[in-house]
Amino acid sequence: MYKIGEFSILAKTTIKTLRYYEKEKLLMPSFIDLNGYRYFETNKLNDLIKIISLRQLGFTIKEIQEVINGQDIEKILKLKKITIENDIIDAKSKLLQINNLLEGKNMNYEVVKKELPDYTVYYKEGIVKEFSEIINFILSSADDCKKTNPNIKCVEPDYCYVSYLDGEYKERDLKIRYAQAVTKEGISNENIKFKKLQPIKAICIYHKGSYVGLREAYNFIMKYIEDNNYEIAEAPRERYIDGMWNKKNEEEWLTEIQVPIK
Amino acid sequence: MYKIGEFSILAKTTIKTLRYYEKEKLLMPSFIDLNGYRYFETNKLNDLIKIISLRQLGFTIKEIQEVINGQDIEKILKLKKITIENDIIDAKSKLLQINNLLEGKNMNYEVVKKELPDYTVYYKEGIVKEFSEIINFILSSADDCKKTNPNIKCVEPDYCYVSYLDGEYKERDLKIRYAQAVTKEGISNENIKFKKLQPIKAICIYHKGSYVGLREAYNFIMKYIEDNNYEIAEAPRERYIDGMWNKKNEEEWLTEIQVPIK
DNA sequence: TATAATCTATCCCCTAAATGGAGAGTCAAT
DNA sequence: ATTGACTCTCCATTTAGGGGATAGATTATA
Repeated sequence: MYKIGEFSILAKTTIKTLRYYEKEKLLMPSFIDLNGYRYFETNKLNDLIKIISLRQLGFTIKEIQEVINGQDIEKILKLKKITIENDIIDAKSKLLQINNLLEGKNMNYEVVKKELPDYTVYYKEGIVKEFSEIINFILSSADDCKKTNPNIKCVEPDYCYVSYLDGEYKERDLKIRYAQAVTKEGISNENIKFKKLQPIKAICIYHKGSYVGLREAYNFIMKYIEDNNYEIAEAPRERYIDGMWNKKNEEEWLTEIQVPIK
Repeated sequence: MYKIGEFSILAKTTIKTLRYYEKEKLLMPSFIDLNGYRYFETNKLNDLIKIISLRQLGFTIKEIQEVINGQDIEKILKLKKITIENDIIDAKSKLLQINNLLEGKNMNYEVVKKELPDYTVYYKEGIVKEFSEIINFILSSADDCKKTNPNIKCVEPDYCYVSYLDGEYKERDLKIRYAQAVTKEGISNENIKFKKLQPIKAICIYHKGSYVGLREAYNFIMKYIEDNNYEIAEAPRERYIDGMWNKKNEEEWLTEIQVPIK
């Protein structure tokens, strides 16, 4: 039986940490005397090593509690393996980006002014939990449309976009509208509506690469709009042309931003 | 000039984050009106992109403040590159360790009981800021000893150790004692003292690998001592035989733990 | 013009995994 | 009995924001 200070030396773990692990029910002292002094037996050293190993592998306290409470450790280790592998991928892409910065490479955008025709579109509005759920939202819109319009046809070339309806940028519970241009008006239902868009001009750029780079694209286009004294007419439209659904490599993703102007 | 919500959409950054960056003096609004409403001009989008890029590379707010205050960005990027490279190395060693755990590999220690003779040692006590400073402490002890004992000779084979004098485990400001066995007693000075150690028995094991594994070694040796009903006589001695000073690869580091017993 | 809906503001609390310190009680040695 | 070392509990602090309450401002609609 060792007092906490002695045990702390053997365990190479601070007293503070030992008390914290007790509070979190990870490692209870073998015995606590009348004055509240903690005492540890050597077998606790063994338990502590497990905890520390797992912590060093990046497990959280909660995860370790689960391991202690008899969850399948092999499964948990394999999951952690995957997250670490992802961390490595992330780190490598960071290195790439630093090298780009060091070499002074910059995104280069080409701005085009387009006349958007008076498309007839069906559109659906709703809330998605995360950005990545937008794909499902789009697919569900198409299904919703088919319900009352089994023979609906999209225009050629295809035109569809997403716009964001919240009064601010959000990363969860996003209110969005998905609009898809079709050859002629159909029958609305509870989920989708039809409408004829006004013909309008828009300043457009294509952005190649992952979505975190979209900010730069917005920066570029907003500066362009300002420099040329255009006035924004409506919410920007984002067209996801290539994305995770057809290209594995983020660097090949292609998005168009269209900012309608007066 | 955009109100915060509009700007938040263009910047793909939440309002909370914008307000937080203002508080941290990373990105000030272009203008604040009488009612406290913030307004941003498009050029702020450009500043924000820089901040967000750096955040995504793992920079802290403070580091970004430094970049903004005109520190050499190239130098900072290169430093960050090194830390990311280290992160990758760490992650890889974690993967290795997970694989070891999955394959059920375990450390195997061989315990030896040694008779430690009545060495004559010089020793120095002091406080080091971090563990890694111990090497310097050892080198300085040797220098200190040479001051009053220019011709001092160490025993063959060499015997020296470090013991920890704090009443608990610490990771900073460690109070340590370094002792080096010599052929005969010399002249003490303000930094070093001489003394003759009592001959004593000790339970010893060698630990191969990085120092985080030392806990396991302690676990093993303490259990051994308990199982065999030995009684600890003094603070354990750590002998750093191979370490970062002569082996690059952590897995080749060699440390001996000696626990003196009655 | 009045009202309702949206937007914005500030303020306070919460996170994970400890760390640092204050103030008080306990233990061992002199 | 006193001193110094050790331990206790309780509270604050750290990062980079997120959640929510409440109040005031702005905008759209009736």
